[in-house]
Amino acid sequence: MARIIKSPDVRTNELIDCAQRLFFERGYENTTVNDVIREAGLSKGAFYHYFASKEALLEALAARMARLSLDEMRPLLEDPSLDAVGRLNALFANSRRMKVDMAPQLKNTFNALFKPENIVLYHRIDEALIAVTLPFMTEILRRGQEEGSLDAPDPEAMALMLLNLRLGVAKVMYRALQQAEAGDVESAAAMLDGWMQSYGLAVERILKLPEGSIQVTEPGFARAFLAA
Amino acid sequence: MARIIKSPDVRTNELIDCAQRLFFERGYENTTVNDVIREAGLSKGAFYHYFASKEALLEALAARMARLSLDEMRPLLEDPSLDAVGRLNALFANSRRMKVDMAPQLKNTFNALFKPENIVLYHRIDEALIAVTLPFMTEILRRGQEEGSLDAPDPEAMALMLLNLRLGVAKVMYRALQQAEAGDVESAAAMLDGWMQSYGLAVERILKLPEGSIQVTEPGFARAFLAA
DNA sequence: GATAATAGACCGACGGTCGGTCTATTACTA
DNA sequence: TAGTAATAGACCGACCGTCGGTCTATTATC
Repeated sequence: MARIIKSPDVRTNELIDCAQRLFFERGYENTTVNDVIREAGLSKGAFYHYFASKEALLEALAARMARLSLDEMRPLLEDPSLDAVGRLNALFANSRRMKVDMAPQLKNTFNALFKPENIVLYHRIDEALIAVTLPFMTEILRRGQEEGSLDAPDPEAMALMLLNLRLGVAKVMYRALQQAEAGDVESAAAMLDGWMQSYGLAVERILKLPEGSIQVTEPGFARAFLAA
Repeated sequence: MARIIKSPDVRTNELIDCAQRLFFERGYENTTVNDVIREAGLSKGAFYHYFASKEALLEALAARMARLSLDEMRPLLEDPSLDAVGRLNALFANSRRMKVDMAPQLKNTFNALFKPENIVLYHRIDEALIAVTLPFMTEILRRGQEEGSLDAPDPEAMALMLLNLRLGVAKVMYRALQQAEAGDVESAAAMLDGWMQSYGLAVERILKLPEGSIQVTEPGFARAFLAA
């Protein structure tokens, strides 16, 4: 094969790009290192020059996704005009906006991430995401507790619990997607809406907020997402 | 090798036994089919006569664990003298009792289950456990809602959220175990106790129960578990 | 005699290794 | 300063060991 030399930075990112596409398309287990290097156009040796193992590539992908997601939400968290509840709502609104804007890719992602054979992929990404998100969520709750706008005696524990709940939402979203793909968009949307309302309710209750102060969903969101 | 014949039932269970021991000791990925059959004393052909794949063996292990756990809690759920909150507390008490009684094995299990390389093992078992537990939990909440002893507008959603929270407890329990193993039993116990109290608080709040009505932990439990 | 159970040689795919090549940059020399 | 030697490290691809899984032959059971 022709010898092509690129800067390590470019190569690394190209490899992660390929990994992202292939892992999400076929699943982590069903993607071989040979697939990746064929796609990225470099040799086995070169690949192992950059990554110690196939797992290390996955790790790097998870880390990059976590970093991007952090960049996405950092502004919200630094905005001084918001109180804790406002920040939480901003987070939800942001994730909602992203879900509708990027529905096609995101649907793809969810579909890939929750395939039974893709647990490893999912778990690594989730882990990285939680590691990056937890400190921020904790800080929000801590300040909220300080302000008195919510009640979280142990902010870190509560934050981790909120993040663990999010997993449930993702699972249900996947189920709704499957159902919608099977043609039953309306009832899938109804289920998803109902579930997200319950999620919002749970968040409010955990933080002892008045009902209605947290907006995880908005009218028509589920349908818009599923129909996109 | 000598030809040994056993009833399919015995063989199947022996294989699952071996799988359980080996998967938990070395992890799922690090256990080969050859390891299992060497340990169980049969041939490759015999193994694949009983299980279609290595994954199928894992599935069977998860199913067996779920079945056992179900048997464990069924009596509680059929006891007519308990109301919904009583049932929840009985569940917690039961899991607490089991944790202390079987601390050595359970510690082993947790340690194995949460090793990073064991995600697949963990996930399969968790999935099977949730599948088996969710209907029961849902039924408890539904009845509680009916009795008016708790507030769960969408019992299934709430039940799933409670089960997802449990995951967080397991993770923290693992962290505490690691810390305790490193010698720092006291502070590990303190952390675990604090966390379980937060967990109980979250459960109470989600179900709109008065504070103190849910007992997930009891004084000295964390230390007893970690020191056992 | 048919079927279920067992043995174990064998296969192909896969992750990973290894010896070595090629090139761009740096250090040295005249 | 031009020319050259030395070094680093990006890159190649044949090769290896392992592992999940298959296949055929053989043995027990009904």
